[in-house]
Order: sequence, then structure tokens, then C-alpha cells
Amino acid sequence: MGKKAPNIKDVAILANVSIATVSHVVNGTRFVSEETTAIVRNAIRELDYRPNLTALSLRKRKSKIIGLLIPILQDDTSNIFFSRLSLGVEDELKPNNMFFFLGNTQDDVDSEISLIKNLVDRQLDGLIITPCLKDHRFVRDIVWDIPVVYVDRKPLGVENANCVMSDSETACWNAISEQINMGHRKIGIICAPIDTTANIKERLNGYLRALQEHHIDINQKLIIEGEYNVLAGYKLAERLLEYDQTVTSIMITNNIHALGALQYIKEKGLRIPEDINITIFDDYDWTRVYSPSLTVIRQNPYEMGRKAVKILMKQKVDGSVIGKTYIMSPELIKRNSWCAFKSR
Amino acid sequence: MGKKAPNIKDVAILANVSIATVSHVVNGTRFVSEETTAIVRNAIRELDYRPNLTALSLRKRKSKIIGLLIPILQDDTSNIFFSRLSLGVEDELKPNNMFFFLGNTQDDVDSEISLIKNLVDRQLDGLIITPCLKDHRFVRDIVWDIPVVYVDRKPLGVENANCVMSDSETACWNAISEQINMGHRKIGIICAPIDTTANIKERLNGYLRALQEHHIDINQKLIIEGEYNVLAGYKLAERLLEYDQTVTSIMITNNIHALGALQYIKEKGLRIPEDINITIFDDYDWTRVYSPSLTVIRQNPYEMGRKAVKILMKQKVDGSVIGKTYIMSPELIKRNSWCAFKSR
DNA sequence: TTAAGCAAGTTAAACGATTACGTAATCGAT
DNA sequence: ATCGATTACGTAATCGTTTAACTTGCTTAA
Repeated sequence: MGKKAPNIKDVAILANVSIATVSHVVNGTRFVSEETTAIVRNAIRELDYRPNLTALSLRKRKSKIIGLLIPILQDDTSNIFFSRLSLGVEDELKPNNMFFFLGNTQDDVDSEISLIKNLVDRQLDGLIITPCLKDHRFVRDIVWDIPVVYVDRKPLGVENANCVMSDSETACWNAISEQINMGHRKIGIICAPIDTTANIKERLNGYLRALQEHHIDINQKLIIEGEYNVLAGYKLAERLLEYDQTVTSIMITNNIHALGALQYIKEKGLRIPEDINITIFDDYDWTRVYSPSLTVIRQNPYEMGRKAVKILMKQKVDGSVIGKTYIMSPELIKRNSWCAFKSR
Repeated sequence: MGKKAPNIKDVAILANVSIATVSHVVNGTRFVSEETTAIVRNAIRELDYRPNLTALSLRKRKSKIIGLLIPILQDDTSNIFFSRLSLGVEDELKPNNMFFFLGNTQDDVDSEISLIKNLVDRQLDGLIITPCLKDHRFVRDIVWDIPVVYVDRKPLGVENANCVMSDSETACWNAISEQINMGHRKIGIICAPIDTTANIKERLNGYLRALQEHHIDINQKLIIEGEYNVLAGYKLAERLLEYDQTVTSIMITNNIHALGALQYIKEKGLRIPEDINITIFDDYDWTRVYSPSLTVIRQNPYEMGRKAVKILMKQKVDGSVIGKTYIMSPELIKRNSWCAFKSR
């Protein structure tokens, strides 16, 4: 126990060369004779020397690390979106042999700022952020010239930053439109608080647009909004169905609310889909196994993660950032929680 | 764009003092006159100076970061266990104002080693590891004197490292025993590959012990083991129930297999719990909403994470590590997937 | 013979902080 | 007037690397 890690100097002494030579052997940055190379290699092996990455970061002013900031709430810790996003980021990073630093802002503005600062101050090579703070104008002054890519949400004041987004509006519009075509008229929607950075508004807009296009009056009472946890989901479904028992379809714009809402629907004895159609955002594994299996809108966070890294890498190389937004299209996965409207 | 971040020297120049004085003002490590302090503070504010944490890590030989290594597989990206574990780690770290570096080994031995090395080489202050590599003897030579705490799994060769574990054996034993007392005799168990570091064996042992204690013959054909993904879960349930239709209870030792197995049971038309009891490891949200709600064994990964950090902090302070293993007891949450045995 | 050229290293200055040690100015006591 | 203590700060070494600039000893061409 307790022996110190060897450094380049230890290697140099053992090999009886200068530290510069060791460095050049390690990095192949200059010709070193075969003989010397062999001696240095041996010394490295003998001591089990590995370069100190902190010193390297300091000297090179880059760290081979990027930061990934995500906003997972307490009640949402098995969030599939950000898990898969991380996986995408990781997989794309690996070939560049870089790592990432995961920071969870827990959707808290102060955490977000302090995390960004902390990461920047560790000389990160880039940042991928799903922001909770709406206004990111100040961020430019914090991150200096570190490339930043926004994912899933686009805050204010970063018009010339690159983004990777999911087109939830169209996805939602599409799901609602299809149901209208299947005869449904009274369609409710359950949302997390709309006044956040999260793209709830887009989903709601998709809903509204679909109704308008089909000349269906919008009833504000069928638009239900509330806290982001399972119990709230239950209550929101209750509020919706107490108000109007004849709703024949509900779009639940997140998985957490879905869990609560389904509980209420089950207790209430409503049959899915005969009495009510259900559509859920995000294709969690369980939605397939549920009885009946649930129609979902599947985003592609994995690819979004990969894309974000690709953009970051490109930004690092050519430096030029031109506020482009890359859009991924979610997929509608139709399962057994949908059926055509039958009057009752 | 592209201005460089200011450093301590910039501040010193602006304030017309030495960098030592700036450092002392920042850290309060020496008396500095009120006047000078004010001047320095102003300069800091004006430049928006924040110390470079890389330089700081290098100099102080510590980073205020710990590493958390977890083994999440592709098919398991919404894993609640490790999500909550991370959350526990994070929450416990915050008051110490430290951060963590999350590394996913994806249950791959090579990734595990390279991640450990990478983290160590960044002067991490500690490591919390859920290992996939069985033999960690070599780790001592890699991490030098950085404190390590193992969570959820204990590899070989680290007898004097601290651990935080979940007592799955007792939990499993308890669940099986209760069902035996409820009249069940033919009880199957579905496991992920037993030959891993993951504590599948403990769960199986709990199962075996319960049967033995009640003098029930052990039928190897009721012990089903297979790959760790949803489809495999389906196939494993199929194998079990094709072999013996009269099994009245299945213990599914992980959530992923459960999803597949439930699918099979549903398709097969078996009723839960009338035809078959179901018990699942890990209390995912959806198990409550499922029809019927599922009896689960709930571990406490959140507290395990917090505990691991506490141990790490203590280790950092007193340095003495005495291979203690802290054990958390999972909880049996009885829901509607259980009923007493009725002969059919 | 000698200067230029080359091969293969070495030396030392960064990177941005902390901190042991040194020092100039002031004051009180003798 | 001089010494010693004290106050308030500066100088420079250090952490472990990279890398520009320099050195040393040969070879070779004029």
C-alpha cells in the first residue's frame, strides 16, 4: 500500500535518459533510436508508468473529456431517454478515445450553472447540455471558447450554437391526427408543467394543430397540466375524466404521468382501448408488456447522443459554429391501446 | 469570441500584487490587509476569474472528484438500480462539494480496466466500483493509494477493501419461504447467467436454502438460466413452463427477464396469481401499475450509494481500511401477483 | 583543415495554481 | 541608535507533462 504512482522523471532516471526522451518515446513525437526506445520501454514496463492525465490536461489545455449535462428528476431516475442518450454519447466517444463526465442538474438552475462552471474549469473539451435554465446568454461568458451542443431543448440566447432536437410536435400532431381519422373527437392531453425548458409546449402544439386542422373545437378543460411525478399522473387523469367521462382518447406526454394515469384508469374500471385510447411518449420496455400493449411515440435518444458528439467533434476541428439545428423524427409505434371510435 | 479564460496572473497584474497574494485572498490562507483584499476582489470580479481546477488538482494531488463505475448493459439502459445508486452518490457528495465521474463499463472487463486506469490517472480522490471483473487483485497495483469501495458485488482479492452489499440471499430465501408456507411446492426460478460477478448466485442460494429447509426436493429443471435480455426472458419462461405446466410460482431474479417472462405468461393465457405466482427483483415503477400489481423485492440502491460515499470519505480521512462489508436488507413488497396455493 | 549538416539527445520554459521561505517597512524597547 | 519582533506581502520551487531551443559528437564536402 501507499507507494506513489511513478512519474516521467522516475522513468527517465531508471532509463538514464532525459524526461524529454521519455515523452517522445511515449508519444512518438520525434525519432528516438531503437536502442534508447527499447531501454525506455523497459523502464516504463518495469515501473508500470502511465502519464498523469491531470498534468497533461494542464499542459495541453485539453482533457479528452467532454461534459454531458442532463436534468433527471428524483422521480424519474429510470429515465430511458437520458440513459440512452448517455449510451449514444459514450459509444460515439469511444472511437475518439475520449471520456465523458456526466453531470445531473436534476433540473435545477443553480446546479446547472455550478456544474457548467465546474466542468469548464476542468478544461473540458466540449459540453453537451440539456438545459433547464431558459436563458443561456450568460453561458458564452462562462465557457469561453469551449464548444457546446444543446440536446433535446434549446434555450434562449444561443442562436448560433448547434442543437440536436426531436420533433415532438410533428410526432404528437401525427398521433392525434391519426386518431381523429379513426373517429375520435374528444381527445385529452396530459402534460408536465408547460412553463419549463422541456419541450412540452411543442407536444401540446402538435395536439392543438391537429385539432385545428380537423376543425375540432379546442376545449381547455381537456388540456391537463401538473407536477411531474407518478401520483400527479393519477390525479391529472382523475381531473380529466371527472370533468368529462366521454373522452375517448388520452395523449400522455411523458412516461411518469402515464404510470399514474394508467393506475387511475384501471381503478376506474375503464377498458383500454374499448373505452379509451392511450398514447404515451417514450417507448419504455414495460409499455410492450402492459395489458394491453401501449401505443407509444418512440424518440431516438441514442442517435441524438451520437449526433451531438459528432457535431462537437466537428466543431472542435473547424471551429466554425453556425447555429444549425439537427432534427430527429420520433416514430409512432402502434400497439393495442388504440382502436377506432365506436359510439357508446 | 474566443477570449481566453483569465488566470491568477491576470488578476495579480490587474490588482498590482503578487499571485501569492491573490491565492491567499481566494483561499483565505493568510492574512491580507483589508485594502489589498478589496482590490484583489475587485480584480477577480472584473475579470470573472475562477481558478483552473486542473492546475489545482495537479498541485494539490487531489481533484475533489470520485469515480463511479457501473456495469449497465445495452438492454438495460433504464436500470433503476444504478440510477438510484448514482443519485445516492451524488446527493451524498454534494455537501462535501465534490463531484463524480460516471463511467459505464457495460459489464465489459476491458472497459472496466481501462476506465479504472483512466480515472486513477486523473488523480481521482476515490473510486466506487460495481465490478464485472471477478478478480480485482491487480487493482491494488493500478490505483496506488486511492480509496476504493465496492458496491453490490465483491470481487476476489480485495478482502481488505470496504463493501456495500444488498443481502439478496436472505431476501430471496424469505420470499420463497413465505410462498412455501402459502402452500406452494413447485417453484421455479429464472436467473441471468450465474457465472458472473453479479450476485445471481446469492439469489439462487436463497431459493435453494428455502426449499431445503422445507424438505422440498430440488428439481434442476425448475432452475432456469439464460442470457440477460427481454427476449431471453420470454424463452426462459417458455422453457420452464413447457417442462412443467404445474409450476405455481416463479421467482424472476431480474427485471429484464421479468418483462419477457410476463409476455410469455400473458400469451400462454396463464392467470396471475390464480395459475401462477410471480415475484420479481427490483421495484420498478411499472410493477405497481401492471395488472395485477407485482410482488417485488425492493433493494435500496439510493442508500447504498450514500453509504459508499460516506465510507469513502471516512477512508480518506483516517486512511485505515479494514475490509468491512456493510449489508443492506432488501424489502419484500407484497402485491397482487401472489396468492395461496389452490390445487387445480 | 574546417565549416556545414545531421543524428540523437538534453535543457529549460511553459501550463496555472499552492506554499515554504524570504524580506522590507514599521514600531517599541533598550 | 540599534535590535528584535511584527506586519504584510513577494519570490521561487513545486506538481507532471510537452516542446521549442540548444548541445554534442560525427560525417562529409570544399
